[in-house]
Amino acid sequence: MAKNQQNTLEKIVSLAKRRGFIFQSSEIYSGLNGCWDYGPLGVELLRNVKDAWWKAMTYRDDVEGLDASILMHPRVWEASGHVENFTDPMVDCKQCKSRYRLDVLFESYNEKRQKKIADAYLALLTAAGGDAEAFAALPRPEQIERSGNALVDDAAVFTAMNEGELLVCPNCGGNGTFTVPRKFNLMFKTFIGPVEDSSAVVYLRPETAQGIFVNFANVAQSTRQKVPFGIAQIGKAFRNEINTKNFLFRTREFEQMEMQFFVKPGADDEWYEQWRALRQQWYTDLGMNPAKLRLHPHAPEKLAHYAKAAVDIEYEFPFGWGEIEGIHNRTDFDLSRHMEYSGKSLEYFDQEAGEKFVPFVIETSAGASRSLMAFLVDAYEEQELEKETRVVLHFHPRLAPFKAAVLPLVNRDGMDEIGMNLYRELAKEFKVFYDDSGSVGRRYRRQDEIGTPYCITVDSQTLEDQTVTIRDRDSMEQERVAMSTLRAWLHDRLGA
RNA sequence: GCGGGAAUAGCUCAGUUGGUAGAGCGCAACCUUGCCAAGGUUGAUGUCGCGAGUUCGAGUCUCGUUUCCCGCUCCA
Repeated sequence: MAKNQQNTLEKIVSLAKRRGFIFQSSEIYSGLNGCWDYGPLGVELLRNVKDAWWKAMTYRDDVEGLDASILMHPRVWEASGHVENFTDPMVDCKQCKSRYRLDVLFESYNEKRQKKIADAYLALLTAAGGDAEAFAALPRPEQIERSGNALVDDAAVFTAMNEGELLVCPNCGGNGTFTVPRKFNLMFKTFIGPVEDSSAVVYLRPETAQGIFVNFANVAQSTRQKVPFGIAQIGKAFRNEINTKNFLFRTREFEQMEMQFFVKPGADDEWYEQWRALRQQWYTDLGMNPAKLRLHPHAPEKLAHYAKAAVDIEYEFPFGWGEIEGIHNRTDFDLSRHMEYSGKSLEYFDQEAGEKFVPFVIETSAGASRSLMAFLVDAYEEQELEKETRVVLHFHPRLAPFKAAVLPLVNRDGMDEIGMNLYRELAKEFKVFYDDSGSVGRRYRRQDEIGTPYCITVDSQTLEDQTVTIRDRDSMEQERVAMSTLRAWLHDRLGA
């Protein structure tokens, strides 16, 4: 290929820009890595995705809504484990330029290797002499698991191990070729107030969940909810990822749609399963192709520090399978930790059973931008017609940015005026589009390309009997409907 | 962060050994037509991603940089 042949994702990115769904952030300044803006159509789509989620999750008697602050007390992130665990020590192989998370490097060794490291480590301890006490406080290498960073925090120990050629690059087999470990904390830091000292440090929340946990007692008391019940929230979260990638899929600023469901310990497995099923169905109810969805359960040894069980709902993007939502059994980890760190009781008293307990939490955590991208990719179709390619976005009517377009067939005999009046009438309730420029075929194409489900044409018959033609985007079938019943007609198809 | 590719109008792309910037589509106005793009006339839009360098002269050559895509790596 002489020039870059566009792949599917690039075509969608291109369409998204051309029609005003997604723009690169700060584009006139050459863009900002991994940051995107929602244009006029994109913001409608995003709002519709979030509205659909909000209705599905909170329009029920056992889930309450919440919108917590992005900035929270720094202790929240100590309690949550993010200060401790959201930090990855990384090393680079100077020989082949490969980068590794250090604990992964350790994990990759077999037992024999680990034993060798442990022996060398013990030798270092002995050699340390007077500092033995300090060294003894460090974890043993064999104890290093996901978050055991203390050992490598000590530059001297790491250097000794590296130079002793105890660290081997899995890629090139290089010995002692590593740079000193550097830490990457994935939380964005900023300062409260004008003075930038350490006592003023706060973080941009890396997840919305903690805003829910710290408000658990407030919500329970103010709403008189009884366990089991949930709290739902939509909001921005920030992670200073090493890389961004794949359009909206991996970005540093993103929006989460999260619901934490508080249950009695013992009832957690059942609720976990129930919410997984409900969440999976949500996507297909909104028209997503079930063949493009799958479940990816986390292996027990890969679970995050807070989780007892976890499963991802994945969508098959042009670049492969990617997580769009996670369902987790977070146990009583979060509430217990907040009790410990805040000194406040977050126990729940079950009046009926006469017992007190810390609720378990079932979390459903969906990415708003990722869901939007999945809906966009899933809706995209190129239809090869005789003379052209028709690009259609098959959005579910509830997600479509525009619900209908009003197209007067010709601009004469007052048809355009009737069309404009009809547009105004419908626009009181629905996001609709009016277009009287160009041939009607071209106007249909414009609407197909942005996923408008219904095109309404005003023609000479309208002048006689006050009916219009509605053309369905997917079936291409036409139906004659009285103008006076149009609002009800649209209501029927848009659902609750 | 590593490796590869790319960046020229809103979009897709041409642009010769270095010599004043092009097409199609789209967009806007007017005319015409009228149920599935491509009728006529006219018009607007570019610091050739950005910054240096070489040169009399750079879209073109060199270096740096930014952004996107692909493959690794990473994704408590």
